[in-house]
Amino acid sequence: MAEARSPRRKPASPVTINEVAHAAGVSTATVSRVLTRSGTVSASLSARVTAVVAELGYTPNVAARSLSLGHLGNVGILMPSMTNPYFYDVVEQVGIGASAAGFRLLLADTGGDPHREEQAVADLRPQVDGLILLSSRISNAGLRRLGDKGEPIVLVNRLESGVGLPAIAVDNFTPTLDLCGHLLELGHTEVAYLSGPSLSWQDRERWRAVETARRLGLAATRIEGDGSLETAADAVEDLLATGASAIVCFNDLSAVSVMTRLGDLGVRVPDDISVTGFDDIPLTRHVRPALTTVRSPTSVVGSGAWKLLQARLHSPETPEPVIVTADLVIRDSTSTPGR
Amino acid sequence: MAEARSPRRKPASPVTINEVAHAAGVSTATVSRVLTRSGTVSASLSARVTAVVAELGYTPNVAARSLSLGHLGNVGILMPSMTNPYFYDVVEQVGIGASAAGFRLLLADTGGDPHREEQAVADLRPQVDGLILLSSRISNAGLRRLGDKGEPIVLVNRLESGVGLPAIAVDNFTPTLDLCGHLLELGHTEVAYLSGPSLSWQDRERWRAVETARRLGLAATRIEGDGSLETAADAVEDLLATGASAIVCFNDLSAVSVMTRLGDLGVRVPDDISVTGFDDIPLTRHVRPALTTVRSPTSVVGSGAWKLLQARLHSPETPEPVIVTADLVIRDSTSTPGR
DNA sequence: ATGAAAGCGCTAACAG
DNA sequence: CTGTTAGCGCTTTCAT
Repeated sequence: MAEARSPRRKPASPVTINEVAHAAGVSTATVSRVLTRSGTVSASLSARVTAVVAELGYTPNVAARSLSLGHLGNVGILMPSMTNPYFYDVVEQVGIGASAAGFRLLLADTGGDPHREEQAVADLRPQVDGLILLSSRISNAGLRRLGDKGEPIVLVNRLESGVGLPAIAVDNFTPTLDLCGHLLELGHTEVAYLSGPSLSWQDRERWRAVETARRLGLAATRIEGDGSLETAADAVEDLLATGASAIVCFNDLSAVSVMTRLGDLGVRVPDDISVTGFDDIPLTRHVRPALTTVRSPTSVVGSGAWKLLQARLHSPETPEPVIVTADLVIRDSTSTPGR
Repeated sequence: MAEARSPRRKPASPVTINEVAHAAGVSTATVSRVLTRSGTVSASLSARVTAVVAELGYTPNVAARSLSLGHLGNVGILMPSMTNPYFYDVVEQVGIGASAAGFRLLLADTGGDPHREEQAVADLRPQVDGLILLSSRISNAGLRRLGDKGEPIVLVNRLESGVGLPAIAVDNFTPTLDLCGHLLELGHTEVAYLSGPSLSWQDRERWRAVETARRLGLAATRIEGDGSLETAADAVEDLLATGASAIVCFNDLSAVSVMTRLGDLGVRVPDDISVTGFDDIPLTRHVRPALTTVRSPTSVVGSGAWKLLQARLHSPETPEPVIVTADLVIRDSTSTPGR
């Protein structure tokens, strides 16, 4: 038996399980048992321990606990933008499920940049037991690599076959097609699509739907955007130049900005031109005209994502992707073409 | 020497420092040294270790590392609302400072509820080395309790003397007074103040400024709000009923909503009534009329908060509160009273 | 029902 | 410059 050396580090106040055990006159095993309510402890001892814990203000050291347990008890969520209310709604739902299961949430913002996102995955991976990627922009190959390594990662709003990662996504195609149908019924024959970020799967799906609507008689021109207020405002001239009688915007934020700029230019919505959004953020109801858009079921997506991750944490299986439906919300920014 | 028992847990793939050491034919100490670039290691060994690490895809176990180091390497940030762009800007700045110092960020949303916030502090405390509270709604007593325990917590946008916690805040009083001065110059003599959340220190400060402006000749009526789009819209009738010629809103979001509702009611801004906001979020430039508001120096606040926390992590001293100035931004939502 | 003690994986004295 | 080894604080087997 080696002699105990002098301590390496300064005492650093926090109470340890040892001190609790000592003060309560029991072993650390007993303390641990009452704290984790595992094993069996007599009522009397249990009470004594509980009292001492409270008195000393003992809090288990998470690092020690994690090391012993072999898992961290936290999950990470990566998203393109933290300020987007849309993402936040799903985060909130995931949080509810996670905390009920005793997990904490680590959030990170990738700015929608694939490189930063891959970096973030690498950085965060060691800190968490599992990861949820919202609207991931990572390349297909990168995703497959993650899937092959069997990483406990679930994809939200990104469907990619053969990637080996559990996924849940809202069907963007159908409601966008519905939106086009709505425009067609109104009498529109030409629309301009203001795109979202180029790497976004949702943008691809929405554009695919708009293009598909061609067969129904709706001609479409695509103008590049990125879903932000700024870019949307700057794109208005180009949008107008297409001669379209309706503008289908990637999301609500773009649509709001487009409407404002249109107003500056003296173009009336929906009399002169119709405008649509996507997401149904609260703001859509507080602008005039109120925005015709698509309501995404964020809470369903969030809780579904958590279920998938939880399942993944327990088994290496990759279930079939879950598809969630979204509905068209018709408000006042669309009407018959009046130009 | 006790005999090794059979392993308690299933192998759980991750590579350990032991395997790396073994594969590289060195001791774990050497591996640790090259990985943490501490101590000195010959170039040849260093290269070998680095190669093996890459080959095996070794990632240090954070729990073990934290346990040994005695700190977690992460800081938590609590805020009333995660979707508020204003908060996010400061979070981003803190993140920059933190990650440069090797710390990760844990974020949590308290919904602006003091109870939830205290709960979150307790929950998060064991997971982090330090905590930053944005616009904390915790009671004075609760704050003092935290300060007395010497918790490494810094307050942002909440000044409370004698609480024993480092703090940084933007001066809300002066720019709000400037705003009132601007309104006075324009010829207004009566304003209605649409308040923010009742527990908000910033709301208290802004209202205090508006009240102070009485001495300058500006009568003020306070209408309760909470800073949200919804509540703001609902408060418009009351706001109008005050007979004021200008509405000073707690924040930009409220102001935008107020303007929209005013429009619905046929009241023109700024011709019939002036409206002001606070924060200068991007949206203020994408509504019409563009909003007169106050620009808060979020990045200064964020980096300052990180500096304070870092200092606190190294010494128990509580420095003087840091006050940051914010500037008035005059745009198109204010003009001479025209009623 | 309870205690003793062996790790969990890593870092940093300490000895060479 | 490098290896040995003692913990960090907690959980859990194993023995009682």
